[in-house]
Amino acid sequence: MVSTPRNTRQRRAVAAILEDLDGFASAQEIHDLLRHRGESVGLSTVYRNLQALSDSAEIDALRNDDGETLYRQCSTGHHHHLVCRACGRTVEVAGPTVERWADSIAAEHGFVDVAHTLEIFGTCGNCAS
Amino acid sequence: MVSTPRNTRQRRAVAAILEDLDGFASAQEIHDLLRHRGESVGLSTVYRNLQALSDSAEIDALRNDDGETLYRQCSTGHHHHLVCRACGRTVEVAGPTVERWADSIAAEHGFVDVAHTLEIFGTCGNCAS
DNA sequence: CCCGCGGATGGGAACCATTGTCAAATTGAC
DNA sequence: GTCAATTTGACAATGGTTCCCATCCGCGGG
Repeated sequence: MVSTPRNTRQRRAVAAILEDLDGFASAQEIHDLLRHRGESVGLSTVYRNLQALSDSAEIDALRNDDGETLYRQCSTGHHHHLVCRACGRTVEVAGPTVERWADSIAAEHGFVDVAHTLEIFGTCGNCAS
Repeated sequence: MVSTPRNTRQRRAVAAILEDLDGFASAQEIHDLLRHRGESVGLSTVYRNLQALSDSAEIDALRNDDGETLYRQCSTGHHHHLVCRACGRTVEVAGPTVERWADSIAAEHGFVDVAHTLEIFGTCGNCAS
């Protein structure tokens, strides 16, 4: 039924970029990086592959204040992010207490199918100076 | 320097709608509601007034999964939201523990000028049935 | 090694929420 | 009432993202 994705040059290139990056980056930034690397990939394809990876939970996605979607290859398991607004540098943080708190609040008010978003934004030490 | 905003019909109409709504609504929804109420206001003006109110912290704004900005008149003071995906119904929740946790995590990693976003999404009891 | 099917690609058009533009209307101070 | 300054609104423009579709190519079968 559900066919396995094909192993194309473009898919490999996008995955390789994500391996090398350590912070969040937008689809367009990734598209530019690929071009500068000589591994040119169509913008549509970059979007498609990022979305596919995000759907299969292989990478994390979040939206910044400007409404752009940023992507990053993260460790597996549920976690949140402390992200530098300026350079994208990211620290993964776990907050087990928060998870439980959110779920209990939601249950308390009769909400089902609950999800939550939690991101911390700031300026990292390097970028502040 | 900073002049007081004028008391225009349009500004009053937007404020009145926000008084009557109890959940989050998008700029376009508010624009439609105004039209149906007979208090027609230009779309640009709706956007401008909502942004102004949001900037002066008189209303809260958040982005949903589709990237739309939603607005709501909330109680003053820092709080978070439990929002129904289907109908927009909203419960304001306070999480003092979370605030402190986020700030300390950020400080621990040398981040400054820290802010955080935390929203809980779910389907409310009414919409689930 | 060659074929052929169907998923993948890419370039440009289409989308859509939001913001910019600017002439005309309105507000509020005097 | 007058007048300057702010606000409005119709429309154009922006920008990130998705859609479209002819072409390409990975890959299993022969």
